[in-house]
Parts: sequence; structure tokens; C-alpha cells
Amino acid sequence: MSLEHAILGFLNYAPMTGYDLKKAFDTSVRHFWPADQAQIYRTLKDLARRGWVTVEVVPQEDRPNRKVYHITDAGREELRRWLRTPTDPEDPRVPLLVKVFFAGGLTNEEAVALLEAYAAGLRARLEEYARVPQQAAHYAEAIRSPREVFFWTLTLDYGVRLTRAALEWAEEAIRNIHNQEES
Amino acid sequence: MSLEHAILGFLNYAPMTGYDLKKAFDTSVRHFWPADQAQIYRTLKDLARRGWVTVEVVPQEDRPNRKVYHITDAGREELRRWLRTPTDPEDPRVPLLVKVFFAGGLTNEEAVALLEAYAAGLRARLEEYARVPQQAAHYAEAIRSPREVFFWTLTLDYGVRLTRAALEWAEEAIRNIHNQEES
DNA sequence: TGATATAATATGACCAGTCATATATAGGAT
DNA sequence: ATCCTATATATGACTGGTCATATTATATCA
Repeated sequence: MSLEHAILGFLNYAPMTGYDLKKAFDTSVRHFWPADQAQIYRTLKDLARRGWVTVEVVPQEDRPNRKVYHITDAGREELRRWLRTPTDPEDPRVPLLVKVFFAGGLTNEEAVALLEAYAAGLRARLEEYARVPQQAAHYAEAIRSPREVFFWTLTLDYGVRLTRAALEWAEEAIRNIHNQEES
Repeated sequence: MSLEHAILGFLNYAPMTGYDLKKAFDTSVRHFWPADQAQIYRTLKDLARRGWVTVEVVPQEDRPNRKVYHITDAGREELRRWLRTPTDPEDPRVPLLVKVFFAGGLTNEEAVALLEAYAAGLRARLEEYARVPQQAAHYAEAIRSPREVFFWTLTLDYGVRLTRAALEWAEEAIRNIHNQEES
């Protein structure tokens, strides 16, 4: 599970509430690890149970108390251990390809429409990527060390490259379908 | 859920048992939609409940009866409907990137090792892709129409392109890490 | 002889994640 | 006047999928 370790990663920057964490995820790693609000709270409970974080309850009037989570030494150790561990391969599931595999039963027009819709989604994603740096900069209180920015940029670059590759594939596929005889 | 529709896709080629389906998945679409044996059986039950497939029980001695599933007209309609429906975007989760995002706390050597291990996995995957055509040809009783082969080839091409893009990213990242000052 | 593979279906426990909804108040927008 | 948003945490129902295991006979391999 990457979520628990991503949370440790953020708490290693600064103590945060579940609410803060949700915002942190949404403005930084969402593109490769979206986090559900309910799941964040459940995972925080689990992290506390394991002793990797502690809770500090900050009373508030008129709204729920803030539960500020702090990473512990054990948590920091676990974070480092995990960072150095080779990664589980990612889930290869690509719903579009399942359709493409069985697309022989479609007309050329239908198949092209399928790929065009996919390509449109990819183009939209590329535009989103272009907006990420501002969003993140806006949120990141103090932009962290150049080293951290370097690694953060790597993740963005990955997204751009992979999305471009998928887009090129889709565009070439569309061109090739036109040369296909419909059975 | 793509699994149920992939099953419909296979049953549209020919009636099959759950056991047959598992083999079909493993020799064709596994790379973009792996299927768990237990999940196949549960899904078949569900498809039957919805009237998209019917079951024909073929008695056998000495081993469990074969339950041969046949696609129905309703199932064929559902398959076509699904094929023409624009696709849900794929799950963007990439565990490696979560680590890279927080990799500022690693030494350059540790970060490089992480990416090298990842790159090794990608190279292995590329070699696997090279072996897919033979495997699939071996299994596909009658290689289906050229049109079907065309679409099947598209899915393989997607895998190769995306894996190559990821590999190039990793290799360039490794080169760049060496120019990074360790904080 | 004993282990493993093949054929075939099935269940139970579990896990990570999603979605809807609940609570409670303040402030701004339509 | 009403709706939406922000702040903040929490639970219950559900879903798709994984893993281990069970059954039962034959055949193969070391």
C-alpha cells in the first residue's frame, strides 16, 4: 500500500490533519496517487495503531477538533525503509485496451470514435499537467529544497512522457484503422 | 468493470468454461487485464444472473462437471453497447512515483538503485512482449480474421510503446540524478 | 515412491478503495 | 431567502479483486 507511506512522507514535511493531507494530495501527487478522504482518515487511524504517528488533539469552537498527526521516529524509519525498497510493479490494467482487443466487431467509424474520445482525454490530461506547477507552488508554503523540487519534477515528467506516448499510439492507430477493410 | 465484458468478448468467439477462460486471459489480454481465477467464476455466475450468458452442464466422470457458458443475444447486445461506449479513464496509480516524489531523503546512490530496479523490470516486460505473439498463436485455435489480428496487434503495440517511454524516462532520470547535489 | 501437473469448480477471509451520508457552524454568493 | 463552500472528522455499505484452500481423479516425472 503506497497511501500509508505517502502520508508518512507528507507528515515528515510537517504535522498535519487528515483534512490538510487531503489538500496536500490533491495539489501534488493526485496524478499518480489519488487519495480518497475516507481512506485517508482510516489509514491515519491505522498508522497511529502501529506507532508510526501520534495524534495531538487541538480543540476548536464551532467546528470539529483538529487532530494533528505527527510522525514518530519509528515512522521516519519506516518511511526510509520503504523508500529504499524496490517497488511492486504497477497494476497494468488499461480498460481501453480491453475494448480495442475486441473491437473487430465494431465498424471502422465506431473504432475511430472510441480512440478519438480516448485521445481527447489524453490531450486534456496534458493540459492539466501544464497547470500543475502553479497549483503546487501556490500550495507549497515554502518551496522546499532544490533537491526535492528535482524529484517532484521527475514525477511530472513521467506523466507527460507516458501521456504523450499514449497519444502518439492513439493517433497512429486512428490513421491505420482507415486502411483496414471492414470484415 | 471490464472483466465481465472481456468474458463476454471471449464467449462471443466460442462457448467456454471458466477454466478455458482463465487460459484465454492468460494467453492474450493478461498484459492489460489480468484475471483472477476466483473472480472469473464469480463473474460468470453474475453474468448468468443477468441473462447475458447461459450455462450448459456437461457431465464428466472422475472430475467436476464442465459448465460451458454460452453468450445470449442479450449478452451480445451488451457487448456491442459496451464496445461503443467511451472508456472510463484508467487508474493512474504508479507506486514508483510516490517513492520518487519523496526521494529527496535518499542518497543519490539509493535513488539510482530504485530507478535501476524499476528499469530492469521494464526491460523484462519488453522481453515478455516479444514472446507474446508466439504464445497467443499457439493458443488461438484458428487465428481469427486479419481484422481481429489487427486490433490485437494494436494492444501489444500500446504496451511496447508505453514501456519504452517509461524506460527512457528512467534512464534519463538516472543520468540526471548524478548531476544532483545531495542536500 | 512421492511429488507435481492437469482438469474443473468453488468458498471464505481479506484488502484497498469508492461513494454517500452525517454532523456542525460560518460566511459568501445567487 | 436559499444555496453553496469551507472547515473537520467519521461511519456504513459496497465493489472488484487477491490469496489460500478444498475436492477428486489421472497422468507424468524424477
